[in-house]
Amino acid sequence: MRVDQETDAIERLAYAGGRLTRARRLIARTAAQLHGAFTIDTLAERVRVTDAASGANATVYRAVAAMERAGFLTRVGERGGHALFARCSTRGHHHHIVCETCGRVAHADCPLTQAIEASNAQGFRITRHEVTMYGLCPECAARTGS
Amino acid sequence: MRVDQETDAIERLAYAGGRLTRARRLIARTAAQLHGAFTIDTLAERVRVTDAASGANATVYRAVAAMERAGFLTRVGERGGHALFARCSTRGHHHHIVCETCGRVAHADCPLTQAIEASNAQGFRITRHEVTMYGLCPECAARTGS
DNA sequence: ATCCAAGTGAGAATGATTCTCACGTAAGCC
DNA sequence: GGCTTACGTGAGAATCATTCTCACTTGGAT
Repeated sequence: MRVDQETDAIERLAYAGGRLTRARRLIARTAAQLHGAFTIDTLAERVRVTDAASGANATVYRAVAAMERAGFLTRVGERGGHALFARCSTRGHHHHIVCETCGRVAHADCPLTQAIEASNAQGFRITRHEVTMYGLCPECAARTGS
Repeated sequence: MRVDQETDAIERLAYAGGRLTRARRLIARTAAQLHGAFTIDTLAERVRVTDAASGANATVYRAVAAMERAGFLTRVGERGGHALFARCSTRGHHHHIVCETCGRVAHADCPLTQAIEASNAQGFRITRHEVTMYGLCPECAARTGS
């Protein structure tokens, strides 16, 4: 089977040196097609539509973990108890805005520089922080009415 | 059994009109004694130390949910897959800084006003956000060395 | 072409949280 | 002080996302 060069590049990128198996190729391709944030079970369902044999939950979970390690996917929040992932290879520290309706994802600069300084002033040493904003993307906001 | 007035007031406050049962009294009293953030199973263990019959997990989960509804406790983050709660009746929108070592909790003003405005400028309508900072409180930072 | 470590898949296990259901008991009412 | 009943309790089962196990398969280096 000949593989389209761009697709092949995406698949290789997704696993950063890991093995490219039939399942992993399909999972990466499917993840790249999904626009915005998705849950792992949504991804697994889509994979199974194309190839029922390659969508075992455990395999998709492992592939997503590998793609996260490779910096191809990022955990961008959660919805209804399911972790949300999105393709994000943007470098540098930043945060995500997730549309609650359609899952579209936008980037936001880190607003905490000052907050961390203020905390340091209180004697705290901040080592880690989490910021996620949820809302409506421009399209969904327009659809919902002003 | 006579009940200390302040303790009684705390217990009543914790459930905001809900029933005051033996188990609920003990759970509220125990939660009030824990300094900083705690997980529900830690709270349940402490409760069982005082009264083995009043510390059923389900009961503690329900009591915590009730105290959260009443605004007596707040979910302030998570640690190792367990939700972290802390006593917090501070009014007004704010966020929490949780010491990763001892669980001490401090408050932080919301640093997102500007970020939300920036997002609105992108056309997003932010409806909800989560901010948690983790780190070391002054004491734990000192103990760990500079 | 061969080899073997990495990957796969089916299903079991894990583990926090929630639910069920029979029983107990606060608290309003007399 | 008793009566009533809706709310709370407790033991254990259920739920459900995620991870693990283990025998089998396969990519890809040599």
